Amino acid sequence: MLSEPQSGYDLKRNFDQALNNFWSAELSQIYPQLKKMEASGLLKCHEEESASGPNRRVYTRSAKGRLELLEWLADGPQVGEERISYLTQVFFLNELDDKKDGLSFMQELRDYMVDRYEYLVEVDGFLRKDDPRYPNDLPDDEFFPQLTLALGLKRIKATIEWCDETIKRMKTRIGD
Amino acid sequence: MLSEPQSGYDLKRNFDQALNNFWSAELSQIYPQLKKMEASGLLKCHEEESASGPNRRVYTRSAKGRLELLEWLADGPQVGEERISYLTQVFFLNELDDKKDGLSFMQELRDYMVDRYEYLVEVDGFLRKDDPRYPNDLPDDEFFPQLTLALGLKRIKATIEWCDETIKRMKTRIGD
DNA sequence: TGTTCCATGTAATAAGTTACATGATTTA
DNA sequence: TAAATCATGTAACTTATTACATGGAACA
Repeated sequence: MLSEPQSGYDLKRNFDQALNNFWSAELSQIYPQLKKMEASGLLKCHEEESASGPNRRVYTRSAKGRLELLEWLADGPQVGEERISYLTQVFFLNELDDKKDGLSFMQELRDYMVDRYEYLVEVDGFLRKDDPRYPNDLPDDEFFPQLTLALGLKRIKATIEWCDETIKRMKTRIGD
Repeated sequence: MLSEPQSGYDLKRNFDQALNNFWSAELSQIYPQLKKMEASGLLKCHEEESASGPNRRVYTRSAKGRLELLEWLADGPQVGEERISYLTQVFFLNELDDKKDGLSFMQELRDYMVDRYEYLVEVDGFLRKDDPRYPNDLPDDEFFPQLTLALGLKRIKATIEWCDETIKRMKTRIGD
């Protein structure tokens, strides 16, 4: 994320926007981590004055930092490490005494997924009309992020379908 | 997971099998955590002789433990906390100098997903022919885990589609 | 004039990984 | 007889969260 210079605060926004679907980080993790990575020579840092607030500490990766990134990619896809909290919850939904609580849980999940889906469709539409090269002729540094958006859309769509089926199945069970 | 008595070793197997798609844990995390939870009254423990190896320390949740689980579920779905390592890798694939390396990465990912999909189809088929109640008339403690399997199948299918599309798109870009 | 945004952090704690250590039993 | 499985753990370290602390600028 630091191929271009950014502050810790900038990075946080990046996590919340572009990476939100598959990774997150708090400022209280980011700031110490940046210092650590600077100390070990993976990042370079310089200070800039800010229009509002304290000086910005702006970081960029070093050649060594880039090499480490490359090694990480060369190891191949890191699979089997997914963590999806809400699915662990679904797994244990049978513990609820009132079956209607399980149903509300699923409905809440569905509502969130629909919101998220609509948001991603909007982002996609915005990017599309903003750039005639979208999506296949984008420059590399936009093409690969676009791939993760494309998967996000597909997965959330599948998840909504599953929510709908699940809610139907649960209703039938309650109705028995 | 400890509504029925289990040892740390049993739990590990549980993580690797039933929860593998969305959570994991190492034995070196499980053992200390069990002791901690016993100390804080969430679990009860008794020892059993084992046919092979040292005594088994078998844990069961307490009433207090169950209540804590219930509170966790009552908070509603924990969304926005997904962690999917291989997607962060895709996001940065543009860093690779040789575009063919990006392509191999995606092909490796696809191969894994296809294997995983075939495995889940097999599990599903096995459960189906083993129990005439499968999937809609299963008892609660099997119904909800089955839901996570159903989503796993849908998601992986969507992911394989995406891999195929992505590989095609990448090939076109290289061919330019 | 109060809330949000910009911008930095620290401290305490919890969660998770990697490496190390032991030893019996079962399977190939 | 070597490797895998059963079964327990500890130590050192890294990663991540929650709570706390500060203060100016922009906005409503």
